[in-house]
Amino acid sequence: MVQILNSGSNPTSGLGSNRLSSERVRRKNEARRLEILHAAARVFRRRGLAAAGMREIADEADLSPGNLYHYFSGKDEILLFCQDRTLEHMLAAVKAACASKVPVAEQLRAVMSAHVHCMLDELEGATAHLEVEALPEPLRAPIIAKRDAYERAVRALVAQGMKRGEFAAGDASLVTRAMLGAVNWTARWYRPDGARSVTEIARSLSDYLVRGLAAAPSTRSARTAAVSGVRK
Amino acid sequence: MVQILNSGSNPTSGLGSNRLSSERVRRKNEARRLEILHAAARVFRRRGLAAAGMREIADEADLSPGNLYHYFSGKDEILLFCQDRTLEHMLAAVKAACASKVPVAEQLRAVMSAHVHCMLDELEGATAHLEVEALPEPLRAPIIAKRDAYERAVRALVAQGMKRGEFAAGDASLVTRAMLGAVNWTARWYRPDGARSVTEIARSLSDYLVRGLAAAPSTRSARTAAVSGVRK
DNA sequence: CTAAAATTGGAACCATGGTTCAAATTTTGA
DNA sequence: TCAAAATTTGAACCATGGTTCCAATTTTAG
Repeated sequence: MVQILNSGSNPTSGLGSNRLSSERVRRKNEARRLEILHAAARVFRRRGLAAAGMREIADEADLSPGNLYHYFSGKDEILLFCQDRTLEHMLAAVKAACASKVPVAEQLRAVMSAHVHCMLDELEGATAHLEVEALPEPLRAPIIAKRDAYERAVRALVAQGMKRGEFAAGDASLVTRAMLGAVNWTARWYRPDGARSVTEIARSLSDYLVRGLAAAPSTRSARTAAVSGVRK
Repeated sequence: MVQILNSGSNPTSGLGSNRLSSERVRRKNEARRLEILHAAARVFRRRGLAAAGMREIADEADLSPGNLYHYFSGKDEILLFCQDRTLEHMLAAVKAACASKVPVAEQLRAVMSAHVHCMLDELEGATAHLEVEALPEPLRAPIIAKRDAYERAVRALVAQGMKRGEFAAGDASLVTRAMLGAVNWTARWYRPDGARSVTEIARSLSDYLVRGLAAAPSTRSARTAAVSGVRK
């Protein structure tokens, strides 16, 4: 299901050039906006955030550069929406997982899997998710907050599993970041024409990441630090 | 040990404005260049690659903007050297690890640990390592090649462990990327004033990542795909 | 049908930031 | 000490790309 643009806790409520007009035109306007967002997402994906120009986004959306500003106040706002949508999806996923009654390991796998899908499936401009610093100060704060909420939720899952003894004890915070790093990184190397499907990747990856949490006692021998004697 | 700038298989050999002059001045020149690189690395770290301007880099290195171009042909070259140095270190680490006679798991931990140090320790501008696309086409190729060589080396280690039965069988390529994603991601969240030291982070992280490779039979139950029913 | 509102196009504006330039200063080598 | 080479500076140049403007066109509403 494609969620409506101005739903939930969207960070910016008043924007663009929308007067309260006929419901008919508002619908059309909203739809056009979504199209533009998808076009922008596509450009972000293939060009990278920085290299994606407004002119190219406009072109991709079959719009004149000037007209683009009729729908969005600027590049920042487009980016904001892309990131917000992605985070919204991820938050929904973690919420859904927590609500289920399966073991924590299973929940975590579900979350990681959803995260991967979020990053790689066509629809979204999830590449933008990786570059939070691109947003100007004022817009950044709400996105950061939302991202932190997501990370906190995942970390809570990890911690819960540790507490229950389902996972080995450890630094939940660190492990969470490791997991998120691994899944976020997929956007960097995934190519649609690759050998593995998104679903396969999601499955294998979440399997691996959760496996590392296993409660089995770590049988690490004395660490030979000498091996990595590369640094000065 | 700090390796000399123009050593090994550096991608660009003729650059800047270096005539063959007195050995004395050549030394000084080289030293100054390293200082500049470190200054640039610092700016990259705190501003992010895109936001780091030549003027700021020059200022950080106590140089005038114009003078900066006496040492480097441009921003691209600075970036190139930063990335090259980082990769050079990582390659050395993986080489050293492979040469040791410890179990593959131990080798991998050493590599991952070195990688983390490379990303987080002061000296390097490793943040730049994350944004390969920032380089213009001609300069990018050799860096990509080097990065791929590194990834290939790590993958070989993973595959070797799997073949020997030390690790569970699986997609070595995928797992490798997951591991690299996790360690690369550290540059995003690490803060020098955090609770954990770089060494601790390196240790915990590499422990976790290698643990997920364990040969223990995966006891995954039938996957309840319904849990992640967030996507359309 | 017609006037107002919404939409559209594309040229022009302008801030940012990488880069160049020519002259001033310092260092080098004899 | 002196001339040539190297270094340094800060202003100016210029390409890029986000943004603004306004006139032309289409759509809406009475």
